Amino acid sequence: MITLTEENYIKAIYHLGKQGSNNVSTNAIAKEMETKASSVTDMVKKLSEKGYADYKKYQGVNLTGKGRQVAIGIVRKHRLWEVFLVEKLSFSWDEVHEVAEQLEHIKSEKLIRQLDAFLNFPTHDPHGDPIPDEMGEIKKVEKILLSEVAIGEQCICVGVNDSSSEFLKYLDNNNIALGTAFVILHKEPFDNSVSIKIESKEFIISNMIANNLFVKLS
Amino acid sequence: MITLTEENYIKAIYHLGKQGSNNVSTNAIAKEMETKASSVTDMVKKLSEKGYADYKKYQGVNLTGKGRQVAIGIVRKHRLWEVFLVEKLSFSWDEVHEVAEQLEHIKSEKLIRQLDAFLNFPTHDPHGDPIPDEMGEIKKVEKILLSEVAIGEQCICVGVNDSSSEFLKYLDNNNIALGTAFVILHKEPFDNSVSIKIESKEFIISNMIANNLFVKLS
DNA sequence: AATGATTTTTAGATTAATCTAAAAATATAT
DNA sequence: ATATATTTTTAGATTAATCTAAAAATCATT
Repeated sequence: MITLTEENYIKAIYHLGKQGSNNVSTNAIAKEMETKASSVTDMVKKLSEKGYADYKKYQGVNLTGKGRQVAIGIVRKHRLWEVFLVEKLSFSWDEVHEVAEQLEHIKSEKLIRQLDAFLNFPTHDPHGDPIPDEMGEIKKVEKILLSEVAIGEQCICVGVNDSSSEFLKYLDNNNIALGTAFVILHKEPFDNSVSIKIESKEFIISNMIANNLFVKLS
Repeated sequence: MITLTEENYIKAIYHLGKQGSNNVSTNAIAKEMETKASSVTDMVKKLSEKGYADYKKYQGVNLTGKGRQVAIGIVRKHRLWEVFLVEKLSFSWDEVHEVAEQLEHIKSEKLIRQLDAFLNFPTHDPHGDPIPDEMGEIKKVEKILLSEVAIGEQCICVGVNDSSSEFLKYLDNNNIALGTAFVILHKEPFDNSVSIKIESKEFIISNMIANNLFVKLS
């Protein structure tokens, strides 16, 4: 049996492991999990004993195949529930995370299979992140940061790098959503802000925002 | 904060308290929770300290108003999720309990409010049990056991006393569901079995079954 | 390569929920 | 009503997950 806490550590290691491709450090996990490093050491030892992670003292951890499978299962559930909350229960994209964090731990294969079908096999969650399929396959979304798009290019918003409620609400207030089309007019070297056009209206977007919006060229 | 375990004990006390109207005994809770009596003693002390239950040594427990409110909240969530599973995800009535036992602990007022609306404010779960409303009000279902109906009476199945998967599957196999209409033809004193007619076909129903089927006269 | 800073681990405690075994209280039955 | 049986509680341990404080290992810098 896998405990809820173990699942959360595995998920944290998975997400941290995607960023840098190195081993995940004890401190990084502690920060993500809001626990102390000593608690992390204990837990990664346990995950290692149970076959979910590879761990050598002072060297950080990595998920094993078995661990990655668990992680992807949780991510799949999380993102399917997010779709459910937005599409069926009228949640906004900044409200879903907290509830999905709970729902992702519900254990029932049939539940997820049926939910997936009920939602018509969605491929992306409300923030544009891909939903792993039943086999754990994840379609990579081709996306670049808005801050990296060249002047004159046209692009469409396909995801967010920061899914905090604050950032998402900011986007709502500025009428930016998944699918919104931009043209890049100008990039200000001084503060790295970006001038864009949305439906013939011009906006200036700070570097901080541009660094957290994923787009694809169109 | 209320823990998951506390919620489960509160729910157990609530359900046991509805049957006999006396205090709920330590052993009864232990049986329901599949724990030992000593664990129950510890927990009811804690529930009492936290204001969820009234407890005096050797005298059993009762929920306080606060405890009953928690219990009814859990029951509401459990039954709404059961409706969701059956109506939206094609679960059968014998499959829902296990999953609803997990879903009932998800904490989000908005989730339940929206789920309720999405399901069109159902009043009964798939087993015929009433769903408490947002204020905790429970419409009492008027129902009697099939074994108590007089010969010659006509009645309609409105609930089950035993919602074990085995019993529900038995009913499925015998084409008995909520809404099924019966006429009582004969009651056999020897084994307390009941002869009934469903849509002009006659059946003999054992006492054990008749004692677990709720009907209303029609 | 030595020293200082940082990270990680270990050692020992704590809390929640459970258990077993023994003691205490209550219930039952002759 | 007294002895026996049952129920309940207490006492003391155990496991999972956490913590603090100290020790050990690794990293970084000159």
